[in-house]
Amino acid sequence: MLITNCYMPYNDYPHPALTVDCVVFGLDEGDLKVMLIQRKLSPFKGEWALPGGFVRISESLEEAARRELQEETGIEQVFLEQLYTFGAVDRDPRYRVVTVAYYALVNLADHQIRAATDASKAAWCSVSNLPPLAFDHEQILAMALARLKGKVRYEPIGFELLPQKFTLSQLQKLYETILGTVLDKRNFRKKILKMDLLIELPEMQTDVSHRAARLYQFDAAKYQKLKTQGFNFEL
Amino acid sequence: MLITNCYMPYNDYPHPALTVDCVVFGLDEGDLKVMLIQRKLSPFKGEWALPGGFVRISESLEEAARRELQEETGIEQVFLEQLYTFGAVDRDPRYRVVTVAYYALVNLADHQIRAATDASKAAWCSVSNLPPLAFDHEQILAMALARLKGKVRYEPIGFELLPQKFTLSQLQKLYETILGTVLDKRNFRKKILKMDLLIELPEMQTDVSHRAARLYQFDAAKYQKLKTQGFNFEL
DNA sequence: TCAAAAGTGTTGATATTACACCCATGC
DNA sequence: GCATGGGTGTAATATCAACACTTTTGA
Repeated sequence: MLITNCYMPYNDYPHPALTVDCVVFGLDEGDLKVMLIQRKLSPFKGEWALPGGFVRISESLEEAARRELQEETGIEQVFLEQLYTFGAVDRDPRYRVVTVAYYALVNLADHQIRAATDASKAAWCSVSNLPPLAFDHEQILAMALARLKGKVRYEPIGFELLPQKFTLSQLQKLYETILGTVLDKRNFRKKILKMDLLIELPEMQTDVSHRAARLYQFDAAKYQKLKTQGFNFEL
Repeated sequence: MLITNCYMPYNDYPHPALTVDCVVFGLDEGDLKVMLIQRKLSPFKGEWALPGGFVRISESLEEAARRELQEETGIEQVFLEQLYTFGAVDRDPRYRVVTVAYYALVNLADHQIRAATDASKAAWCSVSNLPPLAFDHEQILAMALARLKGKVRYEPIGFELLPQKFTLSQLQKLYETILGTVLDKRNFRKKILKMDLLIELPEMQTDVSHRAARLYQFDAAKYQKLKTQGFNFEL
């Protein structure tokens, strides 16, 4: 491994480069997808990787993550949370690079992605059928999946993957997809409605070839208020 | 803020320096403590801070955290887990520094700390009575506390804070201290013993001026095995 | 009229809470 | 003998899991 020397006046040691990488999840019916880009540059040229890039000197880590996401995939204004920082010495074959990984949840319907300027191609890819990924991105993705599975049960983040108005069946399917289980319809509805965090809309599904379902929307304001009073979301 | 320029051959932008910081928790009877060092150098010279320092080019992040902990406080071989990476642009008054924070759990009885070579002073400090801290270390500590509170309930990490052999009352007090609640003795014992993760030792407490309590020890191997079968620790 | 998904309650099993007294030991 | 913490069970309540049929709609 090549060690690139970079001495800073305040530190006698050369120090690592710093990047951010994003694991962007989207839900397409019963299929959990992740956004990948095909690398235009060496190393791993032509291979699939997570969107990401170098952290600039005067932007925060989250700003860097949002900027890269915007530049490489056109995605903006999404739920974004820090996942973990990966710092194995040889994770980049060129030189020492530490990466701060984020994960994002987007509503697929609202986010048509574009193959953006400086990445050759961006695409949604089913997590159950992934190509080999560059660097340690498979490890990052695995951790993001584990985090999503764990967190979706005790924080109402799943709603970020749905359109603003959704049916209870869509919500149930979301949990079934992410958790990899089958849930009982009656018990699921009882539990989720008892929390009293869903606003029942005076609207029904349209354009379906069967009985139209009631639409609901998540009451984020109410959740914030209840949380301060010690309430815990739990599926 | 001074922006220190450091151009690397592979990146047109100057990039941040990288440090690690450690929040080390210890339990002293009913008092949760954290390890602080008094800074020998500017900035914040003389003020209290978390142990930490620069990441070297050929050590991983966790290696850096363990090395700094050893150098500054003499602590070795402890439970250590990554907490969060803090990257606000102005978190260091000198120049851009991103820090990867870790938290550690140690058994106070076994870890007599020393004021080590390159930090002027190291001390255990009660989390309920903290001095002002350097940099954004109060924020880091607050997040570590929140993580500890959250995690102790669904992972058996609390045992890291106790000696290998402990009484059920010690364990109960640990949870009461960390969670800030009072627990019912009979219900607590029922629940923890039902998990069948404690080995009842043929030994009792000694040197107490009342009835001696049974000693137990956590069965880590059994926990690992059960975990693979889908078991979840939950207090 | 058929297919497809929406919507709806009850019951038995399990888990959780609340609660008080006797026991062993050292001083 | 008294102060200190160790150790134990039961009953009421709340939560969870299992389970099947009727309704609505469009094709």
